[in-house]
Amino acid sequence: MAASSPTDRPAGRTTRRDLTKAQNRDTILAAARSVFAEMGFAAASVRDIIRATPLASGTFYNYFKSKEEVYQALRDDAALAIRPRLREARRQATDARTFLDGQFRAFFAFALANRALHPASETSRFRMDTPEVFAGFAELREDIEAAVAGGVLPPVDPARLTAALTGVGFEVSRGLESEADIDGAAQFATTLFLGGMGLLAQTPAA
Amino acid sequence: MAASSPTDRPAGRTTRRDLTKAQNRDTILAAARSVFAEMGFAAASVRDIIRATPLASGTFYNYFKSKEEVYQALRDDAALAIRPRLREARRQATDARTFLDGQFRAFFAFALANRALHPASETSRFRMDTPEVFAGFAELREDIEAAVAGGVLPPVDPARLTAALTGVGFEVSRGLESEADIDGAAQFATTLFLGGMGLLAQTPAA
DNA sequence: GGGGAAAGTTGACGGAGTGTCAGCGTCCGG
DNA sequence: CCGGACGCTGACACTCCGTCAACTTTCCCC
Repeated sequence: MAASSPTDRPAGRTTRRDLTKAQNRDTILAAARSVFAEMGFAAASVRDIIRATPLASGTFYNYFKSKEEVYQALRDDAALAIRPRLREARRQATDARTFLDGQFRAFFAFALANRALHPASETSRFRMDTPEVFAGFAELREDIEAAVAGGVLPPVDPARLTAALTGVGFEVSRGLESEADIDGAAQFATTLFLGGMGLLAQTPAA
Repeated sequence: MAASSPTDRPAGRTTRRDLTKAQNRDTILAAARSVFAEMGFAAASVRDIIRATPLASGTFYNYFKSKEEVYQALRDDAALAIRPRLREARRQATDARTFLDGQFRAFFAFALANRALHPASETSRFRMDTPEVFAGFAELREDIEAAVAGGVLPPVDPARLTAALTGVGFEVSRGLESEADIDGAAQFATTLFLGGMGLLAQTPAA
């Protein structure tokens, strides 16, 4: 499971095979990224991907079961890249405003940079069904619970707050056009939740 | 373009052909609905749909270009059903609380009833790329602008508010399990936005 | 080094889905 | 009642899928 040295060979040697294996995988991923960007995920076929590669069709299946799996791998890379950044921002927050602002700012910057993965409004919205992405949500929720316990955030239902935060995050991020928009968007979202959580805290669930 | 009486016959007569045409279309839509629910949208093929039908494969293409188009038709029906309800709720609102509560309540009830269209977290999130759905968003935004102008809602960027509302709506609706959850969810979302908009109104964009 | 075994790659193959279209039966309208 | 239009049918040519036997490369131990 852990990405330890390839093949966990007793003597830990990195053989030539391990090397080409990693190379092939990267080759396929790179080809898939550009093919998806070029013609969209739905229209792309496994054949299109390997055709953009010196490899044979059979080889593809040594690395991935389907184009869906390639897409997941690509996006898990993305999730893996953003998660530590988000988590770090949460760790550093000492009050609700910095907590929210840090989250939205980091997420919006990331979403803007990774627009390429979502060609032409293809599936339109970020799909959220891979373990890596789920884990990110679970992490967020844990940190929210901790923040509520520590007084950083007012007492609010963590499950619903997680849902609301991700909903606003994804949806508002779709309107981003350039770096210049991040500030306003983050401010908007942060203020929305600051005020909203304030009122929620005052309003015991009827 | 307008869905006028079928075939726009001069004398407007409804012929037997018009009848079977409508019947066939409905047959296909019904079959598609159950096939999608059964095996998921991604796994379903056009052949699976017509096999669940007494029709021949070629006939399918007289009515739809692809399974995507069938899906869109199914969902546009849904959007068409919910839009008037949402709009009516907005029309009747005289203050921010009733505006928000009406929207969320109607949407959550609808989402719960239509879970069937979204089998097993398939595409996971509602896709929002059909004209019918877009029109619903545009409508919401217009009504928000009107509500702000009329003092029903405090002055808030309508584009971002629309995005935030839909984001929270969709995302929170995913956690709904039964009718009993609607109340709490609507209350949560309403309070969140009431407080959030209040603070946004006090905080001029820096 | 040399040689046998294991790993990995290749491309052709059977199976399935796709969209099309010539042929045919049915229905419309005069 | 008849001619023509309409639309249904299912076979066809094509593409893609995932597999697998044969082959090539690499490994590792003697």
